[in-house]
Amino acid sequence: MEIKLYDTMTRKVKRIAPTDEKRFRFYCCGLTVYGPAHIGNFRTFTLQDVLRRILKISGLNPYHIRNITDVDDKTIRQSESKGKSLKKITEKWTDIFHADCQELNMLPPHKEPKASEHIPQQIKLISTLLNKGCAYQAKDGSIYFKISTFPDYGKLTQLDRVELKTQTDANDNHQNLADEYEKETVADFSLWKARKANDGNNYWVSPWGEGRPGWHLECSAMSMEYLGESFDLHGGGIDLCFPHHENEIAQSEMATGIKPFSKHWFHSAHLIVDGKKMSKSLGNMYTLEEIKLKGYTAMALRYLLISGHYRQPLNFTFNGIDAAQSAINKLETFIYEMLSNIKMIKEDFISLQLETSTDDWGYLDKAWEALINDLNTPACLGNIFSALNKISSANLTTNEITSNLKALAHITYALGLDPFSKEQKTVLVPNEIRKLAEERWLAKNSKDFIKADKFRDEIQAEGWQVHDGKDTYKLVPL
RNA sequence: GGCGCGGUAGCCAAGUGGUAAGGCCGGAGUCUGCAAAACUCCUAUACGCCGGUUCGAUUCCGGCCCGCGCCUCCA
Repeated sequence: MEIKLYDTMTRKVKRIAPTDEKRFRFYCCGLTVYGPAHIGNFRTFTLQDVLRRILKISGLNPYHIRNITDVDDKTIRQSESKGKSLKKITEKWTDIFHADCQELNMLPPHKEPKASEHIPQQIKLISTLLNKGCAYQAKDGSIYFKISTFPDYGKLTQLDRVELKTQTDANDNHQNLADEYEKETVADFSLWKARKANDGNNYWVSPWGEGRPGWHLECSAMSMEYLGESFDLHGGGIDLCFPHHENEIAQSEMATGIKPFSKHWFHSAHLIVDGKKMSKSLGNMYTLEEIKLKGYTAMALRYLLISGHYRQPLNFTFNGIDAAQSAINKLETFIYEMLSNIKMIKEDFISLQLETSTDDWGYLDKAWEALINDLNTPACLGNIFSALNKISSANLTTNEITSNLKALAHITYALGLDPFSKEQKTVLVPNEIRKLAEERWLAKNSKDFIKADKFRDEIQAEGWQVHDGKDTYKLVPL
């Protein structure tokens, strides 16, 4: 069983496998905690989560590190403007992030290092780079990486002309920019930022004076700390290719002398909203909370996020999440029915999901093949529904149903789709709606249908629908 | 300008050198106080345009049109 995945560096679909045969070590650039994560962040993290789940099912023993960036301009600015400590601010957003991740059924990384807790490692890395002559201190005390010392600079994004560009630009308007930051050339990036007045008390002491590490450095320092100087895969959003990952490669490979820093680069394309890039000014940066307030489940969002191929931009629309909600509902209902047909319960399914390896995919074979072939989640979903159609039309024995159910358990585990999300209270029903629904239910049970229908109309006017069951009812958004 | 991506039915989205998965929507039926939900069935002559290669291209090559991303700290 081979897992194949596109590698940004070589621009080819390559087989991925652990170097040391023991575990597959991978690092993902995580969130900067200065606000709630948006659904675009979650697209990237969800795809990484699916990759991890596939690795696990394949027996490749994934070891997943994802950092938290809790020291940077934005977090410090917020801390200063709110008059709260950096720690307090970043912990608040980190907690919210964790809660969101859990609702989206994402496995927590094995380690989730914070930049602020790895300052010594970063300082050490800077020392190494200074000793090797590929970094320098500017007049203001900041330390910069000198990209001209790294001939491979730009190899990930194939920006061979970066250095050339900076040299030519030095003669025109960018010269000023370089001067402003006291860099030798514009493309040099900071490893250490000297303390400034508006940093408040957010600084650390280093051999080069007070200050704080630059953004790119933390990922190099922390990935090396937990995964070693060279590891199996590095992931992140497509926007991180340049300059973040180029810079990571430069500083890491120069510091250790070991190539490659990462054997494989995994980048996911962006989520766009209504055909436009998400941005605060357009007001189209949705959070999970906002999606839930509109009546969708976290699972519907997860489904939507994996319903397009990771190397393709995905356009988020409410039309799309409607479709996702319907599809995930259908899948959940199917599994529920299948379970009751063979007198199994939810817990049985969950224990099937936890048996992580299988060689019998039944009708789900194509769904699995799609996943291990460059993480083709949309093809996987299509093949799941094809399989469901086959299962329901074929005359299967109990044994056959059981084995297909087992395969379904594995494939839903791989995608991280929790088939019992309906039972969770992931849909936030406003209290006034719940109250109306209660009253309607009472009226209906006392056969006062006129009154009951009136309540139903009111509920519908508020954007909710009542689904009557035998003994109870459900509220779903229109 | 540099690097890169895409244009498949009303919407979303796979895929293949030999006439195209799946989901949503839509329609009909079953069920039910009525609805909805659920279930069953049905439905679409969809591959941006123009050339080329080929017995045959949506799939390969070239050109064009349109849309989009990155190019210094944004997943």
